[in-house]
This record gives sequence, C-alpha cells and structure tokens, in this order.
Amino acid sequence: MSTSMPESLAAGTRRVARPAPLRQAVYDTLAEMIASGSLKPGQHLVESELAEHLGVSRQPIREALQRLAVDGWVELRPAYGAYVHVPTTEEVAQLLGVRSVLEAYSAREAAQHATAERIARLRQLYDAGLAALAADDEATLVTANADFHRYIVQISGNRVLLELISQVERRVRWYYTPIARPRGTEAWNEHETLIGAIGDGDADLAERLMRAHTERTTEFYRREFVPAHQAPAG
Amino acid sequence: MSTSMPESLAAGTRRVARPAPLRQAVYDTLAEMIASGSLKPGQHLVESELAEHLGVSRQPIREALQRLAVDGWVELRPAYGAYVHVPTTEEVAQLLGVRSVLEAYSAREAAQHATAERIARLRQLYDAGLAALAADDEATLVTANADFHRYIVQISGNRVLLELISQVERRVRWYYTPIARPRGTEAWNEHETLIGAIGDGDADLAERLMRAHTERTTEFYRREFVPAHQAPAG
DNA sequence: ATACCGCCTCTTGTATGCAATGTACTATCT
DNA sequence: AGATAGTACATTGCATACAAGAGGCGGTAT
Repeated sequence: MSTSMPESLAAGTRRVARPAPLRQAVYDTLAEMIASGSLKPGQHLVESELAEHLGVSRQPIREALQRLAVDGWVELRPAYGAYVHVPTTEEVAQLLGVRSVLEAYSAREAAQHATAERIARLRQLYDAGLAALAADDEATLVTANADFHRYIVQISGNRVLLELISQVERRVRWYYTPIARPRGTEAWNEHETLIGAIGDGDADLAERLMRAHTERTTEFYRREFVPAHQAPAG
Repeated sequence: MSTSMPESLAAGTRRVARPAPLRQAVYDTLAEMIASGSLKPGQHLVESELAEHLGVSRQPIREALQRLAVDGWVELRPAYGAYVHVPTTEEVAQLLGVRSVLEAYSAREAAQHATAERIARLRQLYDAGLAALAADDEATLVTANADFHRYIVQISGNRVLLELISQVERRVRWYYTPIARPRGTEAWNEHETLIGAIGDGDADLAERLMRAHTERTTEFYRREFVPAHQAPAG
C-alpha cells in the first residue's frame, strides 16, 4: 500500500470519474430520465431503442437495466422487456416507514461516534440547506437534505447502513421532491435540534428526534398525497 | 387473464425454472460457491475462467458478477476484475445491527397485520424448525430460521422491508451458519414467545421481543468470533 | 360467430470478436 | 542499489452477430 505518492494527493482516495464505466453513465441517465418523468411509469423500454438514443450498444444498456431493476426503477419481464416501475402510494408509505427506522438507528449510532470535527462538518451541511431554503432553491434543498442525512449515516460508521439507506433514499427522492419545499422550513428546524443531540452524544434523544422527524415527513406526505379514503387501517 | 387452463393447474402461479435465465443460474451457483467456501475470500475471479468452468459464455457471467457485486458477494474493480469479498468482523457486526433494527420493525408491523390463519402458518414454520433442532439437522435449521423470519416480514405486508431484509439476510447467512446450532435451542424458545405477541396484536411487545432476540444473536456471535481485544468501544 | 391452431415478428438471451485500460515486469539511468 | 520510465501482458469493456422465446394476428375449422 505504500507508494511514493505525495501525501497531499494520497489524501484523496475517491477517484474522479474516469472515462471508463459507460454502464454507470447509462444507469445515471436512465434513472434521471425516470425520476424526471421523461420516461413514464409503465412505459416499455426497448434495449435497441435506448441504445440508439444514447449512442451506445445494447450491452451497457442491458447492464444498466439490470441494476435499475435491482434498485426498483424498472421491472424486468424475463423474455419480454423492461418496464418503468409504476409507483403506488402504498409503496411510498412502505419506503418512508423503512427509511424512518433506518434513519433513527443511524442517528443513535452517530451520537455514539460524534467528534467535534464531525459535528462542525454536519453544521456546515446544515447551513448549506438553510441557505438553499432562504434562496427558495428547491433542487439544491433536496440535495442538501440528502447530504445532511447521509453524513449522519457516515458518522455512524456503519457502511452496511449507508448502503441500505442510500438505496431507499434514491427511490424516495423520486416521489419526494414535490414536498421538499413546503416541508422544508419545519424540517430544517428539526435538523438543528438533532445536531445538538448528536453532538451531546445523547443516543436515545438523537434516535427519538430522528424518528419524530422522519415520521413527521411521512405524515406530511400522507396528508398531501393520499386521499382520505385510501388511508390504510392502523 | 382467463384461459382454458384447468383450475388445478392455474393455481400454481409460480413458474418452474424455465431454461431461460442463465444468468440467474450462474448467480446462484457462484453465490453458493462463495458461501460454501469453494471460492475463497480475496480470490480473483476471471470471467473467461468462470465461463469455461461453467460451460457458458462470458456474457451471463458478467451479468451475474454485477449482481453479485450489488449484493455484496464480490467486489468489482473497474477494469481489472472481480474479487470475492473479504468479510470482516466489523462488517458482520454492522450487518447484524441493521438486521436487528429491520426485524424489530417487521415484528411490530406484523403484529398489526396478524390474522388467525397467518399465525397458524407461522406456527407451522415454528414446528418445522423445532423438528430440525431435534433432529440436529443444521442445514435445515438455518433454512427454517430464515423461513420463519421471512414469513413474519411477509405478514407485515411491507414489500420494501422484505426486499431489504432478504438482502441483509443473504449476507448474514454466509457468516452465520456456524453459530446456528449452538444458538438454536435458545433462539427457538424466543420464537415461541414472539408468536404469542404477534398473535395478540401486541406491536410494542413483539418489537421488544424481536429486538431482544436479534440482539442476543448478535451478542452470541460476538462472544464466539470476536476476540476480546478486537471488541469495539462503546 | 367463435374458438382454436399455426405462423410471423419483435424483443430479449447468448456467443464471439475487437478495442481500451490497468497492472506488472524489465531495462535503463542516476 | 534505487527509482523511474517504457513496454508487454492479462483482463475487462464494448460492439456486433446469431439463436431462441414470447405475443399478437390472421386463417380456418367447427
């Protein structure tokens, strides 16, 4: 592992996007097209058409489609084709429920691994979101929110958790964007108290706050998008 | 959906393995080879070798490897090859931690969706595990344990949760097998009380019992496999 | 008129060939 | 001798070609 590389360079372990992984670019492009609605739910995706459209061969398209299927963006019918996933309100509720549980756990673990430096960084992310909120910049706000939560997971040090939450988060974001701004003000206030709890190393409080935070978001979503007569029993 | 097919046949919606998805067969085979240790951690997997070995072309091998990478069985280095994932005790601890949280949630939700029929089915699975335990059949016991937990998730009705837990469970099982039997007796006693709580629709109790159950398994694992000097702080 | 059978087309599934990239080795220079 | 640059090899990444499976459509027989 020891190289003659200057320390200043060795610090950056994250390699920038080499020209290499074309399937990754295809994946990102298609996911973006689905999330933005330019590929509509239920639409039949034909490999050859996508290939021509994106100017690549069918091979990277296939590989991207299979990962998209794993991540819940499309459904693959064995010998017949790929269809853009059709989201349901029930599914969103389930996603948000799972997310809530995972995030609460991440807050608990983060509180147990807090350092002054990490809290400072977390506060930076918090400020960035606050700025986006003030500027009424919805896209940035959604990103800032994701960054904030992701960093808490990183503080927790649980890589498995990071993977899982990332998966859920990507799918949630698809539906979530429209409520980002109206929920924004309240949400960022809650973030502030959360930082305090994590900084104090109060795991129980951090967990409770995060749970309340995400459940409030879920509730907000329900009120906004689920008609009363669809509300599940419980 | 209406066909002239006899009802006795139409009942079986699950199609048997058609000759079709070769990549799936490759995936299963490789996962099995990794789990069983016939492919060793850190080993470099070469597509062409695997292809020849399994008697297929590189294409299905590639696709299988990519799914294996998503599921944490192998690591893909962008232009150099696939390596069998090297598990660490820390990773196992993280997996078990996440699993504990998700399973607890599944128990809570299951309690809220319990029906007499479902509880009866759950009890059947419980009995099957008990039988395997009595017969000292380790492989069946591991399967029965997985089935039991999976069915609880199914009762919860949360498909997202089912997906996530399945992912985690597959990876856990890789490390978990050796402790299945020694932990078995105790674990199945705990399962019994769990059935009671779920059957009573007592969500809080079910959640607590499941959390205690999985955390005890985690603790058991730690005592067995993590040397004292490796025990993480906290 | 209706139900069934067979064909025909479309799309995916698999195989092979070629180009690009990363690693390891070796020879050379300091 | 150590470090470095150039080179050669192994392996993946991508593209194209071929084969097989699934549905849809029309013809035909009842």
